[in-house]
Amino acid sequence: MVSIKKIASDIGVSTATVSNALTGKGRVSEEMVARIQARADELGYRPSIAARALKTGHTGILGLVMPDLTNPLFPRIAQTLSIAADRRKLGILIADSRGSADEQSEALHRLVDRGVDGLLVVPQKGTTPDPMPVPIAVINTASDPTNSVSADHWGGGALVAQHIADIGHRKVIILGGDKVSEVQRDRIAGMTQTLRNDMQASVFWGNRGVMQAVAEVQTGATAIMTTSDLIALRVRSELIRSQVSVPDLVSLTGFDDMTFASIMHPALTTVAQNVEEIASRAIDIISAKIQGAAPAQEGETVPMRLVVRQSTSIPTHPAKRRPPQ
Amino acid sequence: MVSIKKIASDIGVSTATVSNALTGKGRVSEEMVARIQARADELGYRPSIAARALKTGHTGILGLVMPDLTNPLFPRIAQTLSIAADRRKLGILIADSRGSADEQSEALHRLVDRGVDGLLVVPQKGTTPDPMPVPIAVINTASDPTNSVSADHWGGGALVAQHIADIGHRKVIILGGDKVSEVQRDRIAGMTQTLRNDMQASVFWGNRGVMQAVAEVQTGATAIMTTSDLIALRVRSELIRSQVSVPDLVSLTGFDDMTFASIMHPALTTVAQNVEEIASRAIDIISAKIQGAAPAQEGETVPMRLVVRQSTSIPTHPAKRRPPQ
DNA sequence: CTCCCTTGCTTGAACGTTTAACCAACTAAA
DNA sequence: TTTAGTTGGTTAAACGTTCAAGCAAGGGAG
Repeated sequence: MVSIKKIASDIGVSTATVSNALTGKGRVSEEMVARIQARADELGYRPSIAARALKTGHTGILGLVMPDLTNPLFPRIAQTLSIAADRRKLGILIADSRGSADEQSEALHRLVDRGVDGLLVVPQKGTTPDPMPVPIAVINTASDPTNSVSADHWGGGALVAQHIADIGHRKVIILGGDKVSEVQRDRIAGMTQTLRNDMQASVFWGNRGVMQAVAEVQTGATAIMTTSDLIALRVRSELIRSQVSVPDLVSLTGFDDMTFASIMHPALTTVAQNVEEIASRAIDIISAKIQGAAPAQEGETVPMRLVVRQSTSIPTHPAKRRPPQ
Repeated sequence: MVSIKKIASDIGVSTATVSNALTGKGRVSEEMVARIQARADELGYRPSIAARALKTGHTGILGLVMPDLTNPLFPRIAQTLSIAADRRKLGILIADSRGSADEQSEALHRLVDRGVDGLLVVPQKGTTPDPMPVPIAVINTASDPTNSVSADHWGGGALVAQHIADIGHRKVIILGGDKVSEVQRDRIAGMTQTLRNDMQASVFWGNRGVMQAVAEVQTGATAIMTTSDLIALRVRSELIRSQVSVPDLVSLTGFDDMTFASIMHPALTTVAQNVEEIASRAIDIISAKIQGAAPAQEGETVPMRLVVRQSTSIPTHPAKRRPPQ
């Protein structure tokens, strides 16, 4: 292992000078910097992170805790986060909260023990991570007061609802997965508050809700808006089973634009998160906090984007059609 | 920050004794160990990973590199790996190789620079990670000579093929995603080598292959075996478009048992990896290598499991049925 | 009583950085 | 010519551990 000492003795200067030259901190002549750089490159010098961490107290590592790593959105978040972190020369240590609030808290502490400089957390539904000895950035949803950055889930809900209203649906069904999730509640709030006054909406939840929604189609509902592509796919399967065609008889929407959304048939109209932007802001925020600065735009939200595909259309089927009032 | 020094001076012993007591290494009396432990707990002492790393040269951190973090399998691997690592008091630092072999190599080096003790890598299709200064465990497939542990992809292919043969199909289509992938080649090899002599099989690849496969159904093929659930879903969509019903007219199989496989309609017959077992073995292997031991069962493979659902059935449709010869 | 072994602890150096404090030499201003 | 400021370095301590080596005290064997 080649250390700063080796370079120093090679060139005949002190280790302090080498350190200064390499980090660009103290006062070192241009020429000396060049010589030191050259020798460092030659020797393939890599600074010891451990030594630096010991001295400075910073490891350059961020901890990432997600509610459940099997969440289909996780890969994209992890990837973009990892790329964004990389640009800032930060590493990402992962931990899984295994679905429980207790485990979430333990995971956070494990990361802190490992010396992370800051924490990124997508909280377990319905929980708020307890205070930590290092800065923390929360990725959740606007209605969470601890939220640092997130997609505008409310706005996303509004987008689909507007789309559904615009193309002429008047009786709709809204289908959520879990009432405990603030994200899903916000999405649904966005939907309901955007529907026109002359529209009629029923909200259902969970697995039972899927059945209720499909049944409701018989009573004249022409659109089903769900809070997740996964739920939409489940509904789609039920509809096939009941011989209800999409979008002819009923329009269907999802949320999050997962991989299969564009592949399934009909391709699913959904709402996409700008994951890159969220990740990049999360990193900005946590970096600022680590440096003791007040993070710009903390708590702000990133717009979602409506992706219209084939699963939604004008309600045309004669039997089901309800003339605009 | 409470250090070993604080405990030492509190109790009135040397730091060495505290260190020995806490790590259980040197010679310390039972009683003293107890007193030190007690005081440490009281103060909420956490050893400085950085200091330890600096001194010992080990960080207790593993690097994980995946070809593309958006790979739908990633979450499960990451999760189980993270849990398994945790049990061994190891951390996991992630890096994304962004789809290219160069980036993969860079990612590996970044991790090494961060001082990881070992590397876990799921290699980019068709690449072999170049030699690294730390131990490395490769998760790929049996036919890769550098493979440390993986699912038995060949066996998985054999399982589906056997299933398809058993229920009476005689003319089948095999559909792969990318010829470059050893994993997919092994899966397909498992399929083709397991088919009976009196069976007829055509192999197609990629997006074009999907169309070819669907067209081939017209010529009498009664089953389509794919190397991925994602491909299967794509095929399913094409089949709906062509009004070919599954499984009545044609049986369909996937690979990997992704989330949507059980949700889509009809629920997909597929082959599942024992991700937990693979992760746990990977950690065993890399730990052994780090400790300089010869890892037991390196290179061995973990059996896959056939999950039969509704997308496969006896070839019954009159028009398409071909009597067993 | 001496010799040696074991037990239980201490000493001190080392890991590779960073950083505050210091200093010599030179330059520019007064 | 003194004084003050700047430039380009050096010295030495410190971060929190670990670990080899050392040492005092006690015990058992001879």
